Amino acid sequence: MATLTPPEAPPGADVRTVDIMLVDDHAIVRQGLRSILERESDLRVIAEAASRAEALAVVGATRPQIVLLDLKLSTSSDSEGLDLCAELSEQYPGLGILVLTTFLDDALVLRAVRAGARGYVVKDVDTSGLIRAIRDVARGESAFDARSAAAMVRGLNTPTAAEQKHLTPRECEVLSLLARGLSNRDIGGRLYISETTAKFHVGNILRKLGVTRRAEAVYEASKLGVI
Amino acid sequence: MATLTPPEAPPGADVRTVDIMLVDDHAIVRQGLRSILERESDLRVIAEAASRAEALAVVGATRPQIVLLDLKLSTSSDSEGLDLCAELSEQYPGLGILVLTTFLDDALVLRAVRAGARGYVVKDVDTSGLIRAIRDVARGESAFDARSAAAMVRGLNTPTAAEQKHLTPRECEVLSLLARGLSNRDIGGRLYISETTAKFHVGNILRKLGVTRRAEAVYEASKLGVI
DNA sequence: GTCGTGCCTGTCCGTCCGGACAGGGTGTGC
DNA sequence: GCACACCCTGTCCGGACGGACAGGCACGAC
Repeated sequence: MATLTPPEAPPGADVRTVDIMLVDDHAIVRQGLRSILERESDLRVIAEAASRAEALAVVGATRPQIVLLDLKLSTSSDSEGLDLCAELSEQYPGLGILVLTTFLDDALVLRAVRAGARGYVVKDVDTSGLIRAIRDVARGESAFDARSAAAMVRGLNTPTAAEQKHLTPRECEVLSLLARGLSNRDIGGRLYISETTAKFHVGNILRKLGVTRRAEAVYEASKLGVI
Repeated sequence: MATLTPPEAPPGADVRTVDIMLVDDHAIVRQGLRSILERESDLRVIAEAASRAEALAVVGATRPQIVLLDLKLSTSSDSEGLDLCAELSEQYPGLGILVLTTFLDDALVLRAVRAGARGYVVKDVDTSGLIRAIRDVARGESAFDARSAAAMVRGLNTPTAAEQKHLTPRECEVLSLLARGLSNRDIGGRLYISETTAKFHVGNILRKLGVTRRAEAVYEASKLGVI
């Protein structure tokens, strides 16, 4: 077992010490991570943040090398974590962002990488895996656990629901309105096209989705996540 | 700060020592919790489990006083955590189940309590709050952080979507079929009633939901969680 | 240019749907 | 008994819908 590091590393610490910031809205999770990471002599948790705004402020003040970011989701705002990821990587290009999250979603891994994340680790990882990932990212490399890497590959190769059904962009627009219960007339009005055209698109959508009634299409759309 | 306890408490330890089992599918979260809890001299993490099956087996072998249970959800199986909670509280009536989870859902707190949980703490709690909750549950009391308690009260007073809309049981049945895109004829066939009657119910549903088209009703139903 | 694709518009027709009638039956509670 | 809620059934009608015609326009690929 590694020896415990003191809460404050002495001045003149090893230049290879990695300064880490934790971003997670759950205090207990931050505590747990801090407790784990501080057992490693070369890792130092120098800051924490619980929200997007706090993270942006604190990262500027403390300048960590690594941000350990929980993408959480499933709470109120869908893409807060992704937004933060994008903002951080834009404002601090050298910053190593390592996503540590609960969710392993094929598309999410991709979106995180596109938002500037240099690593993606599911919380299901063990301590050594996490620490290895942190050191990798600190060295400028990327770090993905096996399942995240696989998910990324799948995400790249898995077409979206719309693509799977070969829906055209216009049809996607119509579907999203259709899925909200709008009538053909309403859809036409909303898209500045005639009711006939709306009907034309709806017909194509029904055919492509393999259903015959619009209510059924709404149900399919809700399953496909179009709503 | 409390002193660190050795990994194995010596025989003849304080009888008031609380033996804890951690149930969370994320190894890193378990590690973090263990690390936090073992700073307290009266708390001892004697077991961990990552799944429902493992938890049931391990709790029988190790007989902890407290199970710290992550209800997680949002993963594959919806009610695995709740099921486990119910099974544990039925098989081991004296066991103190403290739910420690990411989600604060009004209905979920209630369901957890009905499933036998003696406490509910959101992971957003700080260390002292969690430890206090564990000690409370170990003493046979219940433990809810302020927001969970409030959520429980709300959950008790918030009627379900169907109740809010004053839908009759039969209308709920019809709505669930309607929401799957079935036609009046299909609904009638499925419920062994005439198409006319299905239409009658659908009409009442539309009126009660305040919509005029069934596709709109499907959309509302998907928002209300009827699907 | 030709072809294919996406997008827009129209007509016709049969069906389904939604709304409004008008009943009958059951069970519960007062 | 009576009122009430819930459930079932039917008819009528106008409008919405779904399917199948038949066209037009713009754009990029070959």
